[in-house]
Amino acid sequence: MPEGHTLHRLAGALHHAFAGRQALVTSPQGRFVEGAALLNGRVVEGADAFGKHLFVHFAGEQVLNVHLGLIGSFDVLPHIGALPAPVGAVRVRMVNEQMYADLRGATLVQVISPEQVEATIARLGPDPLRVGTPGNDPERSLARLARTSRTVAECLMDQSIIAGVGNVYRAEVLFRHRIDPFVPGNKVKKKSWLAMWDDLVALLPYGVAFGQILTLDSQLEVARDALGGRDPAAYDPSWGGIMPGERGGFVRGDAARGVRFERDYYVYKRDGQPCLVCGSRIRTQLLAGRNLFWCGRCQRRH
DNA sequence: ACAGTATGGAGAT
DNA sequence: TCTCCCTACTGTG
Repeated sequence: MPEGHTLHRLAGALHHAFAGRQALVTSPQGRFVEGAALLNGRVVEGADAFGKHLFVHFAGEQVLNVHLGLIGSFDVLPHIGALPAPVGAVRVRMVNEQMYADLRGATLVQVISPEQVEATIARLGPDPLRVGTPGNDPERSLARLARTSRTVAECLMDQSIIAGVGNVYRAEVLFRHRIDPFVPGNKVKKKSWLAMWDDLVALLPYGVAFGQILTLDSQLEVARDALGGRDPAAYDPSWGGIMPGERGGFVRGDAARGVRFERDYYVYKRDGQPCLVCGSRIRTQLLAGRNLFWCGRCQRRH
């Protein structure tokens, strides 16, 4: 389910499965026939993500740009023997000798130029999963935050302020820092916002490594153990599945192998249930068209 | 069979 | 603030 961690994990999987080799690209569903023709037979140079945008770079300066939206999925799988017939509405299928990838339900699928990639990234705020790369500075988001009276909860979902955060991470990071979701952006303490940024920088790589949103301290402790002290940010997300081996065949490398977590959060979708910290009832309210969840007693900070 | 829901976003009003 | 789009799955009749 697509927040930023999903896209970065997916980029890693696609990169590992397709980079450096020719790919056949089709549109079994028929709604991306022209775009697929532009890419079909080209060598894949690599794949990466910024915020919730996915970019698959093909030779000849052709870039497949995908946004999964609310319901999109992009499965990257091995094919052993015959290629399986497409199931459901497969808008794009990529295939090489060993792997195939099926895209369904995406809100945006287009072929763009490297210049258009830059323009897309320029419209986004800094991405906590891109920390350390040029221009990806939380100070940029802070400048935007200080200029708006919209609630901090809305700001966290505004991709032009901070890129990659969705409804789950938003609710959870606000709770983790005990921030009142309704505080106007311009009333949020700089220290609070930067603490949330730093927390996202630490949290999102666990989401990438495990393919799940992990926000409970108890989960993160188990996750750290599973990685054996390795930095999740240095973790190769492609290890999450079956991938092509060095020369033919497949390998399944996965430090987090077999480690799955119950879907469990501090506040997300827990309306009516007791707060894990203070026991008061978790509340919910529609805010700018999205369900917000928070603890009215714990979250009072600015 | 149909309604409702979902971790998103754009465009109209 | 509303309306629509994208798809799969769940619950209801």
